[in-house]
Amino acid sequence: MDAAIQVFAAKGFYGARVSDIAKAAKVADGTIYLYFKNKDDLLISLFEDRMEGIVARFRHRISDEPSAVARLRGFIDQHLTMVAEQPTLAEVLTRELRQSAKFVREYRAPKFSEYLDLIEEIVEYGRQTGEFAEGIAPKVLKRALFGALDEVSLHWVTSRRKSYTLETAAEEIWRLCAQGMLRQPPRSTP
Amino acid sequence: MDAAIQVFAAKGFYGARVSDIAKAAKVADGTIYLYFKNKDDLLISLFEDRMEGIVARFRHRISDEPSAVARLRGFIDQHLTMVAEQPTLAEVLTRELRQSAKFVREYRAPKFSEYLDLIEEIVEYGRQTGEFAEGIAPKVLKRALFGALDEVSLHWVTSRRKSYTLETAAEEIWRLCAQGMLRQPPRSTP
DNA sequence: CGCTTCTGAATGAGCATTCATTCATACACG
DNA sequence: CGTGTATGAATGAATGCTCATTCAGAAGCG
Repeated sequence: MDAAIQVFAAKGFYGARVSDIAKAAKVADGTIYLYFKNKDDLLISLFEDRMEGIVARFRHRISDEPSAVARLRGFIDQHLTMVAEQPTLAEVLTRELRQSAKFVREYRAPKFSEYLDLIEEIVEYGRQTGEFAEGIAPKVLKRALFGALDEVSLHWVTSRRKSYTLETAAEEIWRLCAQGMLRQPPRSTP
Repeated sequence: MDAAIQVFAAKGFYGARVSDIAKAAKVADGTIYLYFKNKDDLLISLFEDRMEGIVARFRHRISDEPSAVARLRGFIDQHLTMVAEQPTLAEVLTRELRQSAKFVREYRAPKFSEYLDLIEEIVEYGRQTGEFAEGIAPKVLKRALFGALDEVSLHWVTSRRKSYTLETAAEEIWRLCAQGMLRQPPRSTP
């Protein structure tokens, strides 16, 4: 799987030869077929396996935080930390699975839904605690926030010359969630 | 190109056979090669051609608006309107080009950069007029906003049962930009 | 030995691309 | 006009290449 991540990231799923992956794993071509049904299955297994860890790690990180605000901030940080620590994995996860028509169509990606639902849960929780505005639509927001994180991450991972750090990105996205981008009008208390 | 959009949207670039596209266009396989160098070139030409129109339409729409706030709101609406009007095109544009490592790597997608830069321009403008907060980072924000719009759109286009309308999505993303998602503290004037 | 795991050359299906051929239309000429 | 000639767009069967996948045999191992 580690080898596959490297090769998929470098060449994309369709550009990657099974023999490339075998070579990267220092294994014969046929060996791969002892562990995975076929090339598709390799990608899907990979995805399920790694997302499982990510979701678990995330739940653990969040369980401590009492407020929805802290949870949301934690989510953003965690997402970008993961990207920083495993950029190659991040590239494969975001690019190959979310976007390919083929996989989106014939494979529901349950672990990905679970990941998205983490956001939805936080938003719902924030509405209950009164921290978040009442009118907000969690179904849209979870996509919007995920999309923002994902695009920012993908660009950061892909681009040669970084135009921002992931720390800046985290702050900026957090600010967006917290107060939007407008200049703040004066508050009641000085 | 219209035929290619349909087929690419339905099967994805790699799943689409050139003969499928030819059939959809009611043309012989070879005819395609009179107009496009190869299958890659077809996708890229398609992309450039359609993005050109989209960017132009945006510039036109936005040029009227005097305030950065109105421009940003216009951008969001315009993006989602385009998705509503040409969902199949939207699917191909977002999925195929941003996805494949191949195209991202060997083709710079100038029209896409131009599109992203529209956002950056609006943000810069808003900072100048004082409408937007000073500390914001346009390079991050343009990606974040695009990512949010893109993910929301892709899901809307792809999913069978819609969990939100594009109008709701526009409002929600706009609200996010304008004030974030926190409940607003009381303002100075009652 | 007997069982499991691995190997990598051989296979053949799938599909982008080519190109010899067709044919509708434009043009030339008496 | 009517006939002969040129043009080049369109065709689609044939080609050939690229891999995913298989499987007969080798290698480990207790």
